[in-house]
Amino acid sequence: MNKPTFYITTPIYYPSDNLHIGHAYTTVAADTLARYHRLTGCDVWFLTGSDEHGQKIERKAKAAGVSPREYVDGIVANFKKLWDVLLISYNDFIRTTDDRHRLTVQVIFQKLYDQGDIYKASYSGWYCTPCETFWTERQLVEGNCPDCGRPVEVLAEESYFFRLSSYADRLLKYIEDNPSFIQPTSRRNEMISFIRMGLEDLCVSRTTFDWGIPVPFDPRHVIYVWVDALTNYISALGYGSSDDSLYRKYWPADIHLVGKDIVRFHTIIWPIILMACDLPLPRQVVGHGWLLQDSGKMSKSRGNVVDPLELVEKYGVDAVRYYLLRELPFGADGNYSEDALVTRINTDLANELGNLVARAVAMVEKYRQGRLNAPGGLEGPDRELKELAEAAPGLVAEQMEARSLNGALDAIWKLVKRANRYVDETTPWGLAKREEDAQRLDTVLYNLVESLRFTGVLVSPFLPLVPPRLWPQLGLTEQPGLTTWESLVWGSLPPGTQVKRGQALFPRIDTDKTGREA
RNA sequence: CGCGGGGUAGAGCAGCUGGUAGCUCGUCGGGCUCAUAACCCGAAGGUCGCUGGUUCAAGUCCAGCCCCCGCAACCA
Repeated sequence: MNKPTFYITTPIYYPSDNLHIGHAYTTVAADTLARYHRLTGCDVWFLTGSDEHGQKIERKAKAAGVSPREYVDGIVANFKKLWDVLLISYNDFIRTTDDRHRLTVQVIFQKLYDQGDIYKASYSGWYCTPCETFWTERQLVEGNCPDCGRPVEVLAEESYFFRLSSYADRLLKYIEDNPSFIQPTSRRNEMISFIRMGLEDLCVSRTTFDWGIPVPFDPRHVIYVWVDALTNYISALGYGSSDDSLYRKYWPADIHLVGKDIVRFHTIIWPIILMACDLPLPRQVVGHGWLLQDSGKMSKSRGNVVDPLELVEKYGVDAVRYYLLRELPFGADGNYSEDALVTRINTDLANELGNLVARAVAMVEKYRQGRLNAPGGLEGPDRELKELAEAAPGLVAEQMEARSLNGALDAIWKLVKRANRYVDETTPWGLAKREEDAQRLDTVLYNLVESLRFTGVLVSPFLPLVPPRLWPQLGLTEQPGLTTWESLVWGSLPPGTQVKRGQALFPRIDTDKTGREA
């Protein structure tokens, strides 16, 4: 039995500081896609990691009085802690300081050099001597160094260049021939226009600092961080090493999920590196939007950074995951506010889903001692509920295929809302009063719980803590066969199933108490 | 004239090929009582950025203008 493979990656994050809610979004989204594909039968490989080289790290470490390695070790530990807290189900964590990574990067750099795609030339740019940094013209602030404000001078140094220019036409054709390669379309258009303006060869080595991977044939130079970083997607699979079985199994990646700010690196530099190495290109690069606050990007300097760890502590993992996934529409920016988060949790999770479970289970206990009896014939509302439930997996699949996680949640919540309405339409409490309606009551309760079973399965990639808390209430803990994607066939729930009330799935957040103490 | 996206009820958003302007939250009113003061139903609330044009008919097409936001590489 060969399952189809599915390889998904997040960017490797830069450990100059701890992560914020935006990084959490990317990783939670990738995790949800990974979990969804596992659920639907794929052999998934999910990679995340850290991009640890570069001048900024070297400086931060110096300022902290520790070695770069010591500095990043501390922050990377925080990364992993955050991923644990958010229940990120990654298969591997690559660090660009890993030996396995350095090996692959050097193999590739050497190969590109040997075949003439990397050549030595002179790089000239605006250089700030005190800061030991080159700047582009755009980066300069009134002609001065953007860091220290002092004047810059034109300086030339010997560097290695990568022949991006000679692959521009091939890349453009590839992008044009493969409309789904870059998503969303707006990003794709940006990249097409960027390439059409002409690609210049890229300077891929640095001599102004040491914290990086040495150029194998000229160790005075370190390899440009983006060439270093992008290679993680295959170094983690063992490409170029003595054991490249993972590479052979999973490459090319199905999705590189990235923020919109780094789409360019992933859709121009990376594909060209791969083309030059004669390797297959990733199937898709998805550039998601940002969570904006006060219509601006979150950043340290604006003082509006939101710490995801604090949020999780305050509201719970599933609540934070839900909010992130629901609030960012595919391909566009979303707005972050803690008020909106609380509202979202209270209405969608507590009122609609959590309360639905509570009322359904409570009625089965109250009217049938917790036992579900076989349903009878279906009436109008029954059919509507059933049809909606049966359609839901397909709708979710469609949205996931389009990488629209919020769309998928929307589809699931249509079912949740329908089930709540179903209760009001069928009034089980009324049926319970009349002996002649006993069969009807059985039918209604059965359908209700069956719709919850569907909901629980569908929601599991998004909210990993729901299944372990929902299945015991629905009496499905010992029935793993009834909580799989394949089990989503209406009527699979066996009569005689015992439900049992448990704790509220999502307790309401008291807005008075939560208030504004922060 | 660099390329692209957007300006729609208090807030956040849908509105593809033109024909009574929708959704979520919030507000107001009603219903129900199984439930986490939850659920269900209904109502109020919009000159659809501005100005012209095409059309029997335009958020929806065309032109011009105003505002906001991305991209414009070698910091990551």
